[in-house]
Amino acid sequence: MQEPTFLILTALAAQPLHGYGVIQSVTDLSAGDVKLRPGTLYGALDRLAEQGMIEVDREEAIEGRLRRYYRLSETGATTLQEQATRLHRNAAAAESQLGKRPGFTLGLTGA
Amino acid sequence: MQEPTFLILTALAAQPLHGYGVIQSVTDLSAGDVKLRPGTLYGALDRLAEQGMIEVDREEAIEGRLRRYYRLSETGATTLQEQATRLHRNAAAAESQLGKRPGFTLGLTGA
DNA sequence: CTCACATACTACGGTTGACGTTATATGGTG
DNA sequence: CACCATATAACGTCAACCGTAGTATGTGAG
Repeated sequence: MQEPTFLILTALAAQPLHGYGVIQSVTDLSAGDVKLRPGTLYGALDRLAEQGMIEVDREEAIEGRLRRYYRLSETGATTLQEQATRLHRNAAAAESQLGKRPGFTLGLTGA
Repeated sequence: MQEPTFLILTALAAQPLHGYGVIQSVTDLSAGDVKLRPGTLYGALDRLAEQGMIEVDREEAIEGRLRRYYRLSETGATTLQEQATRLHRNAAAAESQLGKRPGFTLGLTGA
């Protein structure tokens, strides 16, 4: 699972959101590092719904514009938790390996 | 950056390795979850070398077989550390959001 | 001797997922 | 009227990963 997909699931974990709300939430959660484009978002939403990770919560018509709210399914929540654990493990492995790096001086010159 | 690429950089962080050694190291580091195929590995190695993340350390001819050792560059080490931090942040965000999940009963039935 | 297996790299084709852009539709602002 | 923010849909493109097969050598089993 890639970062945009992971963050979309993360955004939907706390409460149902419509597409545009997901874009804003993901920007927040990633401290501005990830800004979803429509092509990425709606493609991912369709895919995740097909996979049963998310479900349509409800649809609202606000001033002629359709708002489709999605919510995280139980399957999606379980998968997200697993992925989060995996991310933690990978990050820890990288930091551990970097610590073994020869010449890893942390800015010191060998003093 | 995707998981296989991240783990290849992680494998090379502690010491130079040749391709096959990377496959074994990644299997170890990921507790068997990620088994790199040649197509994934050598494609990634070429790409990472082009990007300056890794460098050819040395080449050895062992019993007619070529062994090409790669090492992580300074750029690669910095990038890997950044990615590790990002992974930790994303994992923490997901877990935090999951904690806010309505009906997040942790197996309880509401008693 | 032959076959299978581990080591080690190369080459090719296919699929997925993210990306960028454009189009549609409406209300508010200048 | 033009422009911007909201909100979704529908393209085409590209990067990255995946699987398989091929080349080559040494070792151990049958």
